[in-house]
Amino acid sequence: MPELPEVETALQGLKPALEGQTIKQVRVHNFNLRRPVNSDLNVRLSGAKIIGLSRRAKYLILELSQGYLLIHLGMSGHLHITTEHKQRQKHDHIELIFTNGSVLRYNDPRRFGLFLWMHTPPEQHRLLKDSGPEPLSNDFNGTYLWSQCRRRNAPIKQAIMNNRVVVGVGNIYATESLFAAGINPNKAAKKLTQKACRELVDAIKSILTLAINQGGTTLKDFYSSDGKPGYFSQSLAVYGRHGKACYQCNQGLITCTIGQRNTVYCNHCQQ
DNA sequence: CTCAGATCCTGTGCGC
DNA sequence: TGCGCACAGGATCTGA
Repeated sequence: MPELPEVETALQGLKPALEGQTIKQVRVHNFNLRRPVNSDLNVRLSGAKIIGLSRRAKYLILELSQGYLLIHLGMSGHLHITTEHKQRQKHDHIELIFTNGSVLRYNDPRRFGLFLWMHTPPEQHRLLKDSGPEPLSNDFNGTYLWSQCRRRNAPIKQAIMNNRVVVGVGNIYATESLFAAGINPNKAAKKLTQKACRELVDAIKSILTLAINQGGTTLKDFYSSDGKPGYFSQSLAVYGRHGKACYQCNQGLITCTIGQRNTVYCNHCQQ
């Protein structure tokens, strides 16, 4: 379940392997992702050169000599560099075959991901144009979050998981950040003080940064081998620990559902 | 504009 | 041991 740190790690790992490559052929084995893969992907991409890789929210953007590829890993997506003679695995839905014999394979068991070709920059695409600021940018700060929270009656957890407010904060990191900031995830967003917003922003930034750094070490070789992502699980204070003792006060951690997502928190430490 | 709820999909892990 | 089922999750879409 790639969260932003995993996507960032994927980006760093893939960049040197992909930039400058020329696509010889594209094979699509299953077009049914979150949205249908372009039916003419092979025609569009054959002969195209990969100019650059970047990330916006949890999307990877490949700038090509002919248009752009917008890739989202959804819940269960992986990008994997291998060679042509290596046998295709179950759920390897898309293969980009390069002129030097290497292959990029997109594997996604649950097919919540996205693999879209477009001829204009994806940042302007409707999937991205209304996205909020990057969580690690200066645009995401306490003043901004407070302004976004003021009119919202929904729980604060839903606000920070809303991609129009801020991108890249998924369930795990929202849960962890709220614990770190000592804020009850059920609290109405509009009830947060400016100070609380500032502390929440700080918590989100430091937890994401830590996870990216750890991901960088744990996942270093992942995209060129068969390792398993071990995102940061040793560092989780509340996520997946419901019923267990809070590390701060020893009380049992509570679980509830917010916005159809499982949430864990400490009723004593998070007000 | 805000927000609740449905939806897509398959691997995992539980109870029986 | 095996079957059935609930669950997990990101993001979009619909309808109120």
